[in-house]
Amino acid sequence: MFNTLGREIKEIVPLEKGRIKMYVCGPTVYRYAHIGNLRTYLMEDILRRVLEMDGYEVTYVMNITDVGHLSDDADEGEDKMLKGAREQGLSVREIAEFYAKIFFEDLEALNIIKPTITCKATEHIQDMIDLIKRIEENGYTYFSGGNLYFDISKFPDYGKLALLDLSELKAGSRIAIDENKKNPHDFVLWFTRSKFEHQTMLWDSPWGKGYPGWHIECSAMSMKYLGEQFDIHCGGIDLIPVHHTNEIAQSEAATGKKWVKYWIHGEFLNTPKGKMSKSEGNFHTLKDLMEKGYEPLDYRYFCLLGHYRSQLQFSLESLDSARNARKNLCLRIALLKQEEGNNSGTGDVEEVDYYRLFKSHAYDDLNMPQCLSDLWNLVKDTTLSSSLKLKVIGKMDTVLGLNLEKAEIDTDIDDEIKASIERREQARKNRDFTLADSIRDELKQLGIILEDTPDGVRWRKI
RNA sequence: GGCGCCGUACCCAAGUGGCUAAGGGAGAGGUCUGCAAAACCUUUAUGCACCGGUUCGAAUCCGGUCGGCGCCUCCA
Repeated sequence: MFNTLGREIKEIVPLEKGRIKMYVCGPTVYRYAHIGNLRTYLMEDILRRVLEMDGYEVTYVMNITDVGHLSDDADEGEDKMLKGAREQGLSVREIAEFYAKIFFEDLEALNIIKPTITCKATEHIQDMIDLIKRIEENGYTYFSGGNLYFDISKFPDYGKLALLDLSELKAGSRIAIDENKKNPHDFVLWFTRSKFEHQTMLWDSPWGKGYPGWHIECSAMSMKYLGEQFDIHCGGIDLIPVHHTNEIAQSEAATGKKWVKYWIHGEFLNTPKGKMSKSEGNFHTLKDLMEKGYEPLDYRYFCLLGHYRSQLQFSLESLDSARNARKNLCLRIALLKQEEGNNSGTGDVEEVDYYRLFKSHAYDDLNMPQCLSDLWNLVKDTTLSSSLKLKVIGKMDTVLGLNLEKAEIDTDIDDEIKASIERREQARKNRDFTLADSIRDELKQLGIILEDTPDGVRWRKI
């Protein structure tokens, strides 16, 4: 896997034999997640599935950020959660619950395996306070202007993950400088002085009534569930320079130990105009796509078409091509299932070359485009038996997560349509092809495709 | 201004020093069929933005040019 820390592809060697502990940065639940956000969760799901294919037991922790954070620049603007609540006439908690529910529905629809542990920020405030205390005891903090800051000058490796050259960065070039900070990159661990009114979520702490800084939740919760050192931490590529950089600083400041071994980041989903984002207003939600007639797994297939470290161009045209591809694939698999009985054969799944290639491609930094290619080559192969192919497909799908084994031809039709098919058969026997063809066209309008085979007529729904 | 990524067929997209440049979508021709559909076969990049260079050999390495994108700011 490609490790952002060090920027090179390295074999994953877990801290504990046979077990992988991974943490993924989850959503801030104040609005609908768009499909660009979901791309990252899909990548993380694939990673988990690949690790499991390789025999690891994976502990997978995802956080839910339900504490409000700032809506725009570092120290200005409204609290996101608060803003969402006000606009929709709901309480902050209601907003969080509402969007968290939708988020998990999206994940399920995309066939993303549930995290082993899901944790909410609001339920771990004490853990955060305890962690901040340790950072404070180790001398990495200072209190200024009502807030407790992390002092990056005390942490020599600051910015290592993001390859930040602090002297080159133009601090404050685009955002107002916080006069209370010693260094522009210092960040708040605990706020007591809210920058906006109506802050409703406040907790008592040794530094006064207030609320935690954004980054501390991931450090606190990941360590609580995975320990002070764990294997993998994932997220979107945008989290590298600030969020993950700060997480590393505060975590290692607290423990004095190296925190995370592998950092794995997913690239953006782009539109022809640039990255898909809320602020550009060029995003789709999964719901939008479903309303347009796509299935969630069409989007999953679409994401598998590109490598997770490359920007992927999204367009409805491309999504169409993914949908068609998935449809064709499922049709072929359904046909394999039908003929499985009279084309069975023995053979060891592990000996099938396509499967070997598939695994080597999956283990090579999650090369899903290659894996799909391997799958297609398997499906089209004419030398293997249907039953063996299906076995291999089943294995491959534990990684791809496309529900391929469930692929079926929908032949469920009502009596009226059955009668029409009979009439057409009769017409064909009478060589009245004009009538037969018109019935076929009618049925096509109704979404029933007829195919004449040597064994008789076969039908399926579109 | 600084940092980084990318430019492969009609579209999406792998491949990053050496066999015929994956795979999918779309299109075309053919076999089959009463006609279709499905399936199968063939087909669509002697070439990987452009120009130089290194090399026995480059899409792949180096330099330059042009073009696109991301980050440096909440963001997946």
